[in-house]
Amino acid sequence: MTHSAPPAVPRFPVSVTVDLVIFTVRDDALHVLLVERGKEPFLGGSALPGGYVRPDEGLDEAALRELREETGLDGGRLHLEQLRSYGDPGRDPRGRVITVAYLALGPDLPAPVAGTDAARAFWAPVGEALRADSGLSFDHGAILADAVERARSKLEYTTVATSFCREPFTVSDLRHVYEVIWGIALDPSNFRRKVTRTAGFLEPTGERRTSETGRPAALYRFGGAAVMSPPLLRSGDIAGRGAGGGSGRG
Amino acid sequence: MTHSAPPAVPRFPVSVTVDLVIFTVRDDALHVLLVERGKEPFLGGSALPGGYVRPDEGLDEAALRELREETGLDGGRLHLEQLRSYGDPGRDPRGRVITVAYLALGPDLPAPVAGTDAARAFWAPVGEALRADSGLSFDHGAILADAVERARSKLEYTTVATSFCREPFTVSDLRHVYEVIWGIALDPSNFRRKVTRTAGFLEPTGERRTSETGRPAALYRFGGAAVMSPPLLRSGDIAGRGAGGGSGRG
DNA sequence: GCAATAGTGTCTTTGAGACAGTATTAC
DNA sequence: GTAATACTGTCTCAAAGACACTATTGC
Repeated sequence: MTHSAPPAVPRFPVSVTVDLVIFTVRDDALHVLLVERGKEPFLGGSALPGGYVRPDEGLDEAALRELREETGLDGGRLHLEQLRSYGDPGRDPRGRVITVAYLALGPDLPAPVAGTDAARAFWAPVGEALRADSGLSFDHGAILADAVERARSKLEYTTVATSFCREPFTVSDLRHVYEVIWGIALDPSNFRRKVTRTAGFLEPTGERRTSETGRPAALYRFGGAAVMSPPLLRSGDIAGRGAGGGSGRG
Repeated sequence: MTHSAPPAVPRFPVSVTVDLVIFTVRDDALHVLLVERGKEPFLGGSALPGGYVRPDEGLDEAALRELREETGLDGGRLHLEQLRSYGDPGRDPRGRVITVAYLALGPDLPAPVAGTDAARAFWAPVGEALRADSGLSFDHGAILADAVERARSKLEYTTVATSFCREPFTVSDLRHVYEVIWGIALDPSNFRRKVTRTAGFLEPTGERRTSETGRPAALYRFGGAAVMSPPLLRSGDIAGRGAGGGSGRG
């Protein structure tokens, strides 16, 4: 469309969809929202939630609408960003379909909402979803893999990890997000130093949260800053240590 | 299209295009390849090169083809990556057009090739192209702005800056790329230390290049590593210093 | 010699890694 | 008291910032 028409072929049958990779941290694993397909192709298989972009809506708008339909959430409370587009001919057996994938991050969300299209939606640990034998439909396995890598690297240089925490949250809650998504244990002491001293990352509420055991932890809200510089690098992990890693020893 | 059909609207007239943001460093500025539009809408205006995706080709494939058509280059020598997709209704007055934007980086390229569709292509400094009054057609101003930001941040944590240098190149050539794209002066000494000690960034050829003035500089090839960790941060600039910044003083 | 660019060395500062040690809760 | 988690402090090391200084060219 930009310059004088290239050799013919202005228009042919194409559909444009948005697909959502919705991540949350539950228990001790990163989970993704999947739907069970109710029709061919891949009937009964698992896939990312998504749907057609409508004639009158933008891509971000379509993604927000799908998010609302699938999770019942108003999107304002979640982080939502475009991941990338996938459009290999043959990625959908029914014809040429270009999909724009979005990445959504949110705190442990209510189980998929009934009364919507997503009645057959469920949370799956990404590890399982990525295993070849559980094979996602279409090219959704590749999309999911790209989304995982995007999420992992965004934790390094941005503050999006807070999107996984319901406010108010503790430093340990936040560290747990990093540990689950990176799959490594972080030193609690150094992690605390980094996140509390990064301007705009955390904002103390002044409250504390008491749990069954241990000293009550200070509570924080997200502080509004988008990026962390210098970043919190993955390379900075601890080789041999359990995820709960205590500090003292003497 | 992933789950049971959402409320109607499976298919409506859409076109899918790829648009290219092709960057190069010429003289002392980042330049982008633009084309003068030969037809309505925006006849006579400037736009990013691009074209329709064909029924039988993937998105990356379409981008590579357009790149070849516009620059006469085989893409194998350039860095090419998907930037993001743009699909607001109304972004093209002729109808619904989704475009997948790609970012291409290359060494100072031969002036746009004749004999192709791109006869009216030309290099423009991005500063000028972004100015509101020179207004690019469609939403290409926004796409270009996103591309600049992507390029700037990729210099921090990857080795793509080498894509702007024709091999073999000197450390100063590479530093010049950073300085032009970030718009700041870097300390020659510290820059050298960083790039020469980052494993896989530079590979010495053993040769030197003599110029009109000064000591001949050692020549390097790209070393194959994709990322730099820790990154070379933009924040690490020098407040008041000219771009040529000499070292000695006594 | 001078101007200009390439390259080395080194002191200082920042921040991360690796802990030891203290604080506050439930039991 | 013990177990458990929260938090503080500090020593060390890696790497960046800020230079001074030396090297090699053309003139």
